[in-house]
Amino acid sequence: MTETQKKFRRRAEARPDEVLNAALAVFVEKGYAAAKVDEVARRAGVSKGTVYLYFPSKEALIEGIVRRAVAPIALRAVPDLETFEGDPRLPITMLLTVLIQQLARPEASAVPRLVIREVMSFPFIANFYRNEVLGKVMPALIRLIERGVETGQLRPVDPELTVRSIIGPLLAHVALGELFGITPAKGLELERFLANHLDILFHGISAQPEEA
Amino acid sequence: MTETQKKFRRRAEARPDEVLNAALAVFVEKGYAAAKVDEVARRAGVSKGTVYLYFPSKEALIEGIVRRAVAPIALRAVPDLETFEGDPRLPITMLLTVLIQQLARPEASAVPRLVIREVMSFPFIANFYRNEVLGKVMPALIRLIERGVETGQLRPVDPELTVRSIIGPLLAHVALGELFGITPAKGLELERFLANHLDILFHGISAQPEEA
Amino acid sequence: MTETQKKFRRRAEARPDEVLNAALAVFVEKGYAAAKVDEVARRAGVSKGTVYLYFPSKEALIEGIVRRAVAPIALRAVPDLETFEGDPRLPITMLLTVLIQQLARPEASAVPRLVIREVMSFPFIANFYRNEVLGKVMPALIRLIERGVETGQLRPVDPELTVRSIIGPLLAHVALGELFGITPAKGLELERFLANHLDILFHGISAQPEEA
Amino acid sequence: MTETQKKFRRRAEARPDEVLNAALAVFVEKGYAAAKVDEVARRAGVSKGTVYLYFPSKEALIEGIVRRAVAPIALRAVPDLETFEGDPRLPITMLLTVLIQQLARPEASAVPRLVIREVMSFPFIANFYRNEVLGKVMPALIRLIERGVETGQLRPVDPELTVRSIIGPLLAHVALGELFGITPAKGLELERFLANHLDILFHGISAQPEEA
DNA sequence: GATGAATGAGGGTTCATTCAT
DNA sequence: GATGAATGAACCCTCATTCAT
Repeated sequence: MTETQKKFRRRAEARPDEVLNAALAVFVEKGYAAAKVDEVARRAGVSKGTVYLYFPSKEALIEGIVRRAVAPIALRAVPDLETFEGDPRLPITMLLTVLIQQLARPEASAVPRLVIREVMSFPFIANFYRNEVLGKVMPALIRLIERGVETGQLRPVDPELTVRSIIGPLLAHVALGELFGITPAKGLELERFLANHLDILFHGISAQPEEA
Repeated sequence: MTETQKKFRRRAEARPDEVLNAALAVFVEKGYAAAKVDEVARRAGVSKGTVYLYFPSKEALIEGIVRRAVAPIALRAVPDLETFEGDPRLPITMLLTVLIQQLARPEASAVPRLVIREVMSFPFIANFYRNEVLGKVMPALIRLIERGVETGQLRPVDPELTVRSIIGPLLAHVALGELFGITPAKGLELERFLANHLDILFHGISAQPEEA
Repeated sequence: MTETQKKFRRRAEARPDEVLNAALAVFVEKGYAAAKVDEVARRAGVSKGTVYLYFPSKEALIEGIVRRAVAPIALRAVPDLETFEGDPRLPITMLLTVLIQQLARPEASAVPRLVIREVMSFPFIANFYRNEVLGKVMPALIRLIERGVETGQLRPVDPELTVRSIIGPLLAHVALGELFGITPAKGLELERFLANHLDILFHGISAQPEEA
Repeated sequence: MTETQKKFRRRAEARPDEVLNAALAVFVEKGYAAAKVDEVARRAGVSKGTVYLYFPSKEALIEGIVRRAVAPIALRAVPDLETFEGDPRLPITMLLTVLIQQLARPEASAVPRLVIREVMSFPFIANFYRNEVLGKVMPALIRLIERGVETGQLRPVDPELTVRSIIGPLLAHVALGELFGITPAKGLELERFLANHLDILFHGISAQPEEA
């Protein structure tokens, strides 16, 4: 097999992935319904027929996108969250740090944005995300908080509900910026936001120091 | 003018509103692009032609919906937020209580949901919401926090960023429930969620008693 | 009956005529198919319903226009043409003079233009114009030429075909100006055109002086 | 390349032309506004979608028709008219002979008929025809007459206006026949008409023979 | 495998016509 | 008589999907 052949083979194998990348870009930009298969093909550098060679329908594209992203960065943190033994504030800090870094990268945040945008139209997405992503990250987080409460490091908060207090401000920050173009004035927003959020969060959930 | 005439006149005057109600329902259910004007008309109990009698295009429907909702419940709270003098935690509690009650009512939460869903496709919506809603509520909240920090009732948090800690958990709670069907197990969710959120938030932002 | 009442009555009686005037204007401007009944009503200063009060359909409007114009200026010339005894060049000059004056007035030329424009779409128009207008003017002209040939004032031309040489240049002049905006450079076009046309025409059809 | 492939390729390349042919037929028959794209497609033997594959809109069809006919038979005569040196009556005879032969063929006269019919609704047509057809044929004719006057072969007529006397009778003949179904009784109309027209025209514009 | 010409169902929009007032 | 809100059939155009090459 010559080099050329190998390159071609490699390309051929990468085709579905390239199509999904193009579809993701178009769907995020225009919304699924307004996106055209023609444009997906054009951006993927293939013909319209080729898209249908790999995916049976336009809907299969969005399903493929969501499935392929099954293991987002966040998921890799699950084992860490599950097995962590010490102060729960440390993994929470790490999780939020990773999340916010990812959300700052358009390629990485594209799938979550697509999911939020189209989840109402595709029950499959809600099920899949609930089962594969949220259903795994959230229980890990909940158990982390439970352990924190049990060990007395955290005040007796409701672990299930407290998850919302951990990720919610991040969600609000991203939504304000991405959807409405509302960003804080001073710059360095991400770091400053994260510091302020964690400051409030940890003051809010940490048990009082004994001497207080 | 007879009773009959009055009734008909009344109906005629209410038409645009009825059409917008129907459009809102369909848009929230299917998304703007997938919604059919035919179905909007059917739900409004009129013919397709009547929709175009009052609105020049399908896009004008979504614009009409957003404009009509200019004065959402939240906005009415702005004056209260602006003029409030005492402990800032009281108006924050009231605001979140009102918000969460509204979001629990599908009719009241439909517009915000539509806005979030379609804001990327209609720059007009982002501008309008930024100018008319967020641009008014957020500054009021920010000043409230600023005053709390100045009077020493709150710790020296960043007011602009802290807004995200106040509304974010609410956003996360609604998103998890509405988009992914993820609700806490025990029931009474809204009250319990709000209590947990305020508990953490106020522990997080209040100045320590002994320092105060 | 008061003056006011009389005036109103007069107006009411004039309604159909005003509607036809409006319809004529709109039809000439946009073409029948692209004209909207709404605009006809607006220009007539009545409601759309009123148009249908006097005319059963949009097509009835064009029929009404053509019928009302049955007695165009040209027709009034027919008796003169029929009974004229002397040199045929005189009535031809008069006919063309009247025609060209009328065609220069937009109100007067509107019906002929509408007829030419829509005659292919409405067989009724072709029949009606052939029977009521052309069928009367042309035979009169033909007989005039016949008499001229018989009396030796005109060369032995074919009367039926010579009609085309009389009115054709006028048609071409109007078409070039109205349809394509092509007008001769020097101004005074109508008079100069008519003079040139008659000069050529009469040199073309008159018997040679010495022969006569 | 096999025969089959060639045939298909040929067909594919001919598609736009076939669509324009069908559109021309339908437009001439019904008028642009009343013509349906569906019927154009049906007559072209393709689906509605295919029409839009080659032409972006219904209006583009009429533009395509007019552009394609840029080089009508008449235009090919322009060089001859321009360079002709001898008796101007010869090229005029030839031009009118060619024109009348073309106008007698429905396929050849379809575009001029469409142009006359729709020129008021599509300013583009007026501009295009003025620039590309009339703007070239008429000056050539005018110069021909000018030269005839200068050489003394023609009487001192106005060249610009005399053009109307040359083509006008032809226009009238066609209009009477095509639009109103009015044809001379005896048959052989075209030849007889042309003979009569030229007889009158040349008597009308020729300088008197010396002996007369 | 890859292409892109062709399809045709479906949706947004228009507008002649009707009819309750 | 007069109105104009309401209707709905019909039209232009789009685009997901197919299939001959």
